[in-house]
Amino acid sequence: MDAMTDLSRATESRSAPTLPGELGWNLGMVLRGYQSRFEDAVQGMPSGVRGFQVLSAVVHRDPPNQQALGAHLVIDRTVLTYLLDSLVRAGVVERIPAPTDRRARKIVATDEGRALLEQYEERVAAAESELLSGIDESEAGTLVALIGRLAMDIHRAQPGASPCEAMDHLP
Amino acid sequence: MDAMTDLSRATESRSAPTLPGELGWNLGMVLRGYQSRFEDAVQGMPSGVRGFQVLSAVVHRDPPNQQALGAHLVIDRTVLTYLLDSLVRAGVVERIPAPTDRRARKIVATDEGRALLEQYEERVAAAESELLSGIDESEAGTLVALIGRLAMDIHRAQPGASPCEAMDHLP
DNA sequence: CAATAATATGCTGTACAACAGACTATATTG
DNA sequence: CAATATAGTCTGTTGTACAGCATATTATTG
Repeated sequence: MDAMTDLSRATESRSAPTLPGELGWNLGMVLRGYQSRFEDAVQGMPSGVRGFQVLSAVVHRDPPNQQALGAHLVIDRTVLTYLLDSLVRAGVVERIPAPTDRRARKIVATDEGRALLEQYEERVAAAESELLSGIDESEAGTLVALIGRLAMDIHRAQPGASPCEAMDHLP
Repeated sequence: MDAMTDLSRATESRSAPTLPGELGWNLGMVLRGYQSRFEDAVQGMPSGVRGFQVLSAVVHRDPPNQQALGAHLVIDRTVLTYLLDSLVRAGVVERIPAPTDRRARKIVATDEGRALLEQYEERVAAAESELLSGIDESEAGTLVALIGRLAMDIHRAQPGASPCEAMDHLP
């Protein structure tokens, strides 16, 4: 199993002294790389990256209302309103009254929306694997798995998931 | 070496089917978790997270001018201008004329700035390790190393995003 | 059942950050 | 010296997050 070799190499290269804040720099770099590839991949999708994410969540997670949808993607409700407006205009989703609660709207994908999603999912998957193409395949698998685990851990630890309550001004 | 066990477990848990775009969701979750902890950690630092990053880069990387500094942190020059204004007002850095090029300004930390940075670096380091506290220590090490590798790879592959070849000698 | 609170969504206004473009001062090059 | 490039600053525009209020519906309570 040469995975161990990869791990050893990875752990080794970590032996270089790490600055506080360097993890953030690396995360930012990775996220920027991801976003730029993602943006290219969803070129033409209504509302771009956000549109894809919303459509994907609607199709694959079937949230009961807008609030649940927004909470999952950490999108503010007022932002989700005009995001959905745009997707409805594009004909990929519909707002229908929620069956159990007439205050709420259930978001369902149209057939067009499903077809569009399938089409773009291939491109997004390609973009994701291209992002990881610079490191070994087994390392990439490990990385993706560990990021997933950490994300789950953070997700579990965040009760309200309201991430921007600390917008402080300078003195 | 039980590191191999960790890797196996990680790779295993990946066997669950992954949606296109899920990597992005996970990355977003991790980055949000990081940022919220980071923001708490730099509470009181002038200009918050950005201020810390700028001060850290000034002290540890000694960029020759504002352009190099901004390129490293991927901060727009116009944004860096008022960010530095704020840091200068706070007395943590100074703008001095660059010795080799009188068009440019060299940013140097004051003694106060260095002291402040040291103080906050402890808090940031604690925040970073707290972020990773939910997963095994060896896994965290692997994750940090792999993110670093991937970040380096993306950094190398990006021609326009950070044109700081003048100072490309990082670990 | 009436009254009140809570919830889901929509709408409006504000604040801040990103970005493009103009401008000044200096460098470099032919 | 003239022409062009670069470093930094300043200004104006745009996009987006968020708070606050409004409306419709549901839940709760007396």
